[in-house]
Amino acid sequence: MVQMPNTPTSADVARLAGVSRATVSYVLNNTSAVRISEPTRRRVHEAARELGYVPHAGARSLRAGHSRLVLMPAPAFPVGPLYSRFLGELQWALGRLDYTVVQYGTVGLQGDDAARAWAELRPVAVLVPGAGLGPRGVAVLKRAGARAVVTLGPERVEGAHALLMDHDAVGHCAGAHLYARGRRSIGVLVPAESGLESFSGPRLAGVRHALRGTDATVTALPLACTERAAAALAARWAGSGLDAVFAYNDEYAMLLMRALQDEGLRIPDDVAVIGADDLMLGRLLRPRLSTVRIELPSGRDLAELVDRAVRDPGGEPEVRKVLGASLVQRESS
Amino acid sequence: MVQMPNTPTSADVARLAGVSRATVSYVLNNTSAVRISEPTRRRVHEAARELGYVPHAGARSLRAGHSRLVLMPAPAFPVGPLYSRFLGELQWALGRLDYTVVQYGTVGLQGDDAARAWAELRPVAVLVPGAGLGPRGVAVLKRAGARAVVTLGPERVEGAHALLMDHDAVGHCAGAHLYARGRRSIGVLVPAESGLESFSGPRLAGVRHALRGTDATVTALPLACTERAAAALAARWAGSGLDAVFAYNDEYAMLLMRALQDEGLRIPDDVAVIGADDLMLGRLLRPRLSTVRIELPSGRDLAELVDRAVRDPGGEPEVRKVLGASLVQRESS
DNA sequence: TTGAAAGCGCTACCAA
DNA sequence: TTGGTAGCGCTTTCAA
Repeated sequence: MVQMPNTPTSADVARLAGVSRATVSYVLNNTSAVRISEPTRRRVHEAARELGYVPHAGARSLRAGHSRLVLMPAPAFPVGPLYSRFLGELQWALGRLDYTVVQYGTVGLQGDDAARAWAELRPVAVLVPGAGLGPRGVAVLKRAGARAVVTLGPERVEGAHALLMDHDAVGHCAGAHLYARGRRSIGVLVPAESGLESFSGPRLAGVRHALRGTDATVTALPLACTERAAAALAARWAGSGLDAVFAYNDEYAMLLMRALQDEGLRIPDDVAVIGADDLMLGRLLRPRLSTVRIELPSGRDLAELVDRAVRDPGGEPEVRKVLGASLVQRESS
Repeated sequence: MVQMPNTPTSADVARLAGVSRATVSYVLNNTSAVRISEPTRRRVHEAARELGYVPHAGARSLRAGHSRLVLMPAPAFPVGPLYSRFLGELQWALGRLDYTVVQYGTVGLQGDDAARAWAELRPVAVLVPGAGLGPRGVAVLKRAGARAVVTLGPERVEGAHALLMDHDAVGHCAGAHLYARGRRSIGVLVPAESGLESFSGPRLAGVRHALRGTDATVTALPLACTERAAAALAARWAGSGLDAVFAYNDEYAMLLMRALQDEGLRIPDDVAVIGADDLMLGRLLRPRLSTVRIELPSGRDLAELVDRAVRDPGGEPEVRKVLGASLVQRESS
């Protein structure tokens, strides 16, 4: 293939259409303040199409002093169907509001370094799931022109809007349920894999919280996501005296449940098991897996929050609790 | 919080450090062509830090005529651990080569429109998984300065490098296996959900391909990812005469296997079941699920391909088959 | 060793 | 209704 000539600019379009660059800009942006005659509009569109002209987002945002870019760090771990749906909805809703959503491939970047890297793109808004962004990071982003910084995480950050995802509530829900079912010696599965601490920690704390002041005990059980690790944990189970377990999520629950069954333990008679996230697979297990269903905010709501914040950058940061947790009891507890 | 003053520019840094903008640029970019005295360097760094200066990526790429941005469309569906790991590896490897990886939130954009939207960001390289990018889209991107366009999909696209992911091979592997196990009436589960056609189609075709010229029959079985749909399919099973099924992946396999078992069918005696993707859950089922393991290319290799292509934009497009499929036989087939 | 200045592509103000 | 043009932040060539 022949190497293409230079990238066409609006000047090229203007030349081909026989008009000025200003006119091209007016036409292509549908500027309402100026009225361009229909024939001229046609000529400009024609020329743009013929040249395959695509505007340069960087140049535009340089001139305008701001962009329509909404930046999110890309999650570093495999993300479940729940969060995936939320993300899709959010992107769709922001797209409708004429924002461009981009997930930044955060590789080894941490804290303020990450914030600086994001700031180079001069996003108009930044959405940060999880912990990891501090007040200084927020300040960096704001100074770089971000008109809205929103965290989706366990706690609010100075200067940023916050959608509080209180995973504590998930653990609390599970703990209270197991207690109500008469269990008193409760294990909590905590993934040994790193990257999930900001979810697993609060979930564990939630169980502790639910059982504080009762006669029940809570034991943290680190577990790697492998059969071997699960089998080893199950082999130690008899001596542990635990009569119930809250797994980090349904997948870990399935892993452990299988290992316990292979060890000859009956569920729920010997051990009650409950997961979280209400994945399809829980309904396919036997016994059917009890779980904590989690409700994320609607992507549309979050998109509107972002838009509002962008339009009114001076406003007070909104802080909202958005994570619902409800029990789905099936057969395993 | 007080509204921050304007975003600091390199001119602000220069002013504070008492030097020219040129010097600031030299220092902050470690330009080797010019030597700046140590005290000056220190003053510049100091000033930049004090102001919280972050360079403007758009302005830089405008001036330079190119960026270090690698763009990928964000997948629209929940992505498995396999692909997720691949993605992480790729981002890490590209990061090491000093590229910035960004996933573009493709919402409702299709084909050439999507390509144009991506082109606005003037990425130096574009990686497109799946089908959906045509030769015209490739041309748009190249004219907008993309020095490498790489597709990861079923077939090559004119003008772009191609990593051929031949999902045909997955189906072929499963079909051949089931035939070898003596099965002659083979169903193939095809997700009813849209967005997966570019994977499910070739997988089905692969089974057909493996059994062409034999006495075996192949039947496509559309299935929505719900218990009800699976139960309905299982209820019809006895009359169908099918003695084996290749599910789209392990999750669909689990869904159907459970429904078949609930219907009283024995696995593998009455029906052999095989999945794909070798997910953890397959090993936890009883009987243990046979599966087709898929090997994706290493992220590092792909990163190197991208880097090579960027450095030598004139080179012939590379076309490489990268999808390995191998059988993992367990108990369900 | 440092500074002055041009110019990347684009939009918006002002003039015609 | 259209055109001329300044200037957004940055790098790099040329001069000092």
